[in-house]
Amino acid sequence: MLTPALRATKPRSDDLLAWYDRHRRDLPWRARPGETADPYRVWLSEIMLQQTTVGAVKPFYERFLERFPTVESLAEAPADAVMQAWAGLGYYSRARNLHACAKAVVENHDGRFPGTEAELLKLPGIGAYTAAAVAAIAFDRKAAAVDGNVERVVSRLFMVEEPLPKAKPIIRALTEEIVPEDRPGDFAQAVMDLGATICTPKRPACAICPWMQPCQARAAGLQETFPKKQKKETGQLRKGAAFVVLRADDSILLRTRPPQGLLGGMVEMPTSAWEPDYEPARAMVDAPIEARWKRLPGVVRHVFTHFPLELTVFLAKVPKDEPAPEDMRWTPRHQLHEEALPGAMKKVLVHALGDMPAPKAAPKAKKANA
DNA sequence: CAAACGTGGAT
DNA sequence: TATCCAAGTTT
Repeated sequence: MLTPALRATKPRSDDLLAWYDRHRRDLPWRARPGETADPYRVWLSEIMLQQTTVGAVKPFYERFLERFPTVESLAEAPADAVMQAWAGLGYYSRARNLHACAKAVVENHDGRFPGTEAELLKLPGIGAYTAAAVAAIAFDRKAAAVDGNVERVVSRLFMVEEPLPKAKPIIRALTEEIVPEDRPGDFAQAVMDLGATICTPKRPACAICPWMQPCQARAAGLQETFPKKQKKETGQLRKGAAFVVLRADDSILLRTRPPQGLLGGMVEMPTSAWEPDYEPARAMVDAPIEARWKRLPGVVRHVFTHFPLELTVFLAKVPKDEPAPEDMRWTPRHQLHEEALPGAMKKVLVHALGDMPAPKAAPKAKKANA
């Protein structure tokens, strides 16, 4: 007969759900016990939470919901209003897909989100994880919502040796085996809460984990070595010039980026191309208008997911009758906070003008966890 | 299937 | 300062 320490036991959902009932996080988009979840709010939160921390999402979620309280109001809104509400959150294709999804729900589903994974999966911006999460959380359907938390928890429970992302199908299959018939929605949220507060990437709190007993990695003392990952290399530095034009009537020259690609649909000051071998000394040929350009000392640094960026800022002042070049426009300085300016461009404005982002997002609800 | 796609907090 | 990481999706 095997000794208890060596016998791998299947993780019991009851143990996790009992822990969840006592320690569940109280989050703005989460229904209280007994309340019915609102699919619109669940969906909105899930999109915002993609690759984004709880602390970063909270203020955006509150403001967004205030501005677009229903899927109908979101569907009817102009695209630039949606992009503006998303500005600063990152991954802006999410905002474009969010808007398209709201329209699809209103036009093709009578304003009600479908409740099955298969139907949800057809909507823009909803992939395998989000389809399962919305089906489980908003409709209490049995679905395996596998996010980064679940990958970590499950890879430790079963000591999955295959590194991510190749391990995804393995982890998905293992997760499907432990999703219970009863309370699948709470189970999905419970595993994520466990990953966020107990089964953390570094120094997991195994001693107080409801699944310590069945955890194979813990039994081997190797919990921090899972999940295995193949590491990705950081991109090459790109450089460019950004042009801040201050007109005498106190307005700034802006343009909207094309809808696809990096910062798609977002607003920016005119810039040169961003290239590894860009020479700021020759930036004048890229300037949007003729003027007495002043090169500002220092650079603006910004890090995107796949490359770091270094922008040299040029500043010019022009008379108040200066026309905007093709595809550009003037925005009064005091209205800049209403523009869909990404973080990199806000840095440029601060560098050039000393300040700018008037209503700075909101306080940072510290603590991604607990 | 690998790469593109933002941002800020934690260590 | 450097690196990692956070409720992924699309192409």
